[in-house]
Amino acid sequence: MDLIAIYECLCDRTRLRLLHLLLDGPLCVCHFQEVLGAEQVKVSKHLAYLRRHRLVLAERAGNRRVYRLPEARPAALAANLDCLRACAAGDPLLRADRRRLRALRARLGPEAFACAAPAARPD
Amino acid sequence: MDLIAIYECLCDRTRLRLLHLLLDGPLCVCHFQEVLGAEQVKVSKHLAYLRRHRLVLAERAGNRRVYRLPEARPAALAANLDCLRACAAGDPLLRADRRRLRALRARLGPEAFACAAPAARPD
DNA sequence: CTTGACTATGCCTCCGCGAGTATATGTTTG
DNA sequence: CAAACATATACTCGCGGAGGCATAGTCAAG
Repeated sequence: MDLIAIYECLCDRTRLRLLHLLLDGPLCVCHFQEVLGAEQVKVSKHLAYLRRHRLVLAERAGNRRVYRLPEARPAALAANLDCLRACAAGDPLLRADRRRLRALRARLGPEAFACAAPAARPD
Repeated sequence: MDLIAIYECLCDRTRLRLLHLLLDGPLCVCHFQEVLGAEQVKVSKHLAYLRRHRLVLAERAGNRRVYRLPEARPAALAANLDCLRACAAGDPLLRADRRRLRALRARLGPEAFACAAPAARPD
């Protein structure tokens, strides 16, 4: 994987936030919307950008589309995601995103995120 | 330091090559020109960009201007530079740059790069 | 001061991206 | 089928960056 493609994805704040949240596990668009406080179109377009650059994978789950980081990651991507995880600790916005995501998980319960597993989705 | 500023600097191939070479020590514009095989104006403008974003420092040394990475680096910058160093091993272009830099150092001798130290510069 | 070497900057054009609006596609439910 | 929901895409606008060319600043040597 080309390093430039990775950095192009990381150099926009919205995409940086999306990728950071994905470090915690797969998510669908509506979850991103709520955590970021952003419009649906903005989230969707940036996710499409990340998909074009092969930094995320998408998969349908009922009505929704679930985005995840690829399981098999090229070395450069793995290294930069690790680096991002470390840097996120010092970034107030990313920390706040993480807190909101945890709150969302707690509020919805773990089964709401079972979209990660293609099996059952009670919602 | 803002993560976005770092990634904005890294997401252009020329700047990535410049920063990668700087990991090996301070350099002046003419050295970058020779290693990259790029025009002076291109090198200078990208170095100015990096300077504006505080990723490099510049200092006059006689006729030349010597660029270097800051000694005191914010955590995010240090982490990403380490990550870049690791990723460079898997990037053919960056590896080639590094080879050319080593060849240049060998050809010019270590004193040609003493511009790093503000003391004497025989040239 | 003049010349020459090294470097920086201003102007121009082109292109890609980010944002916003509206609309389309796809899915579930009834 | 229709209706509601979730997501994606097309279109436009505006901005900033990248490259190229010409020029200007800066220093050392004579």
